[in-house]
Amino acid sequence: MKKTAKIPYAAIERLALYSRPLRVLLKNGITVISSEKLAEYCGVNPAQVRKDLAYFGEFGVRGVGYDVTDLLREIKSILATDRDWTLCIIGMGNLGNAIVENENFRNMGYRFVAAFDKDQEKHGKTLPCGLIIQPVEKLRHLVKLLNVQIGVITTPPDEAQRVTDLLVDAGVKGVLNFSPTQVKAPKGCVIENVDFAVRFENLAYHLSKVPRE
Amino acid sequence: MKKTAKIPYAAIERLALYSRPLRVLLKNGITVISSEKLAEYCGVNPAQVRKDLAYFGEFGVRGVGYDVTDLLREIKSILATDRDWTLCIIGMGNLGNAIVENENFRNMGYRFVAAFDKDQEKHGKTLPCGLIIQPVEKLRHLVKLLNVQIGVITTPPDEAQRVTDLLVDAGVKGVLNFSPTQVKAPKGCVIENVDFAVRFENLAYHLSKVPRE
DNA sequence: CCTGCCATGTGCAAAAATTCACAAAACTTT
DNA sequence: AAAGTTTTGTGAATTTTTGCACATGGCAGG
Repeated sequence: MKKTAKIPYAAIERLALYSRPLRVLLKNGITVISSEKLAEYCGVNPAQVRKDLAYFGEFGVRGVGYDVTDLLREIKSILATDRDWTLCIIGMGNLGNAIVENENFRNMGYRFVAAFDKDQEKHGKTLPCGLIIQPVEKLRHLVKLLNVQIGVITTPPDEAQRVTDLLVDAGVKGVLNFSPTQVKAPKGCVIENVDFAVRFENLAYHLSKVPRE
Repeated sequence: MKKTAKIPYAAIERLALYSRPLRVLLKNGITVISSEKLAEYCGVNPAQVRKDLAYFGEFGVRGVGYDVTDLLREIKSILATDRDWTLCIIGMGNLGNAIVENENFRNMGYRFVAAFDKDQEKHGKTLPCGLIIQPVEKLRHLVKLLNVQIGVITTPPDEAQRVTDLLVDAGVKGVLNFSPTQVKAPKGCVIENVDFAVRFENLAYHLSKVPRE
């Protein structure tokens, strides 16, 4: 294993990608996989798979491949999804609801322990997942009380920075921002901006390049 | 303007990013912006902004900066978001609903003209946006009839590839896949895989690297 | 009309990421 | 136990992307 090689940012994202087919293979009882096959499933180069994994250790067996169970465990451990995280969410519109109710995230160990909204109408309402929508004024108190580690922002864009500041002030260490603005935070707080309208725009761009029939 | 320089994939995504503050500036009556300011808003390097824009033309005025209105129009034109796109969506769970109802997407010219689900219970239900949920069996027919250009997949992962094949077969030219699997399509169809659980995993990774207090 | 100023556009250098190509290692077969 | 096969792990080459640094060109003020 390499000493302290710099790890490309994209390598982390790919690690998450690799874990998807591994889960399926595991369910189907396949016990071993080669970098070539795994690369094929994920649409990347086999050497890339090996190099990405090599940043973190030697997980394979030469001449054989990777043990599916082991590799999945290792990737989970690297991505820190082998443990539970406590999250809160701010902005209970359609997207907020979709995220907080998402089965998949729950299974990955992301536990939403509080939901906030600005709208008084919504306060006190119980969500299907059992959480009760709280006023944003209670954010600071509840974040500290419930030991929230990550804040998820699903508010309109003009609220996003203010909410981020609230979260940082309350001591949250990570923010996932789904609104179409880049929010900023002092270091000590990790920000992940997710703006997925960008992906629509990307697709539109590529489609407009293709000769229309 | 450069002849046919290869355009970095990431440049397209940044173009979309640049458009966000431009919209705000426009609303606030700011008419001119420098690459330095715009870069600051987006958390990138000023030279990067200029270079990204230069791939597509000369939009600025030396010594002055970029006209906000013009630049926004140019970016929209490049990203092909100055026109309407017709989309359909498959999988009307929470996420599907959130996307189809999203105000923001509607304003950007993404028109959902059909919504599908496998679940018989849901067939015939009217969504808030006015669409009626259709059985997947009608996909091929409706896609052709309504001239759908883009298919959006919000089904569980084990359905995603099958739905993609249906879409391709029906003649759709672009697919936006929100399920946590990489789907594939023959060329002639542009695929954009959006798996945003990856972003949670990314955040978890970076948080686990930070010294916990 | 000329001079000074300022931010763009871009050639080029540096950095980063990806891919190649092969030696190293483990398992299988003889 | 040796030879053969297969697939990993990785140094080196290649490709791609980013950032610097400055010439270029337009505007403003005199």
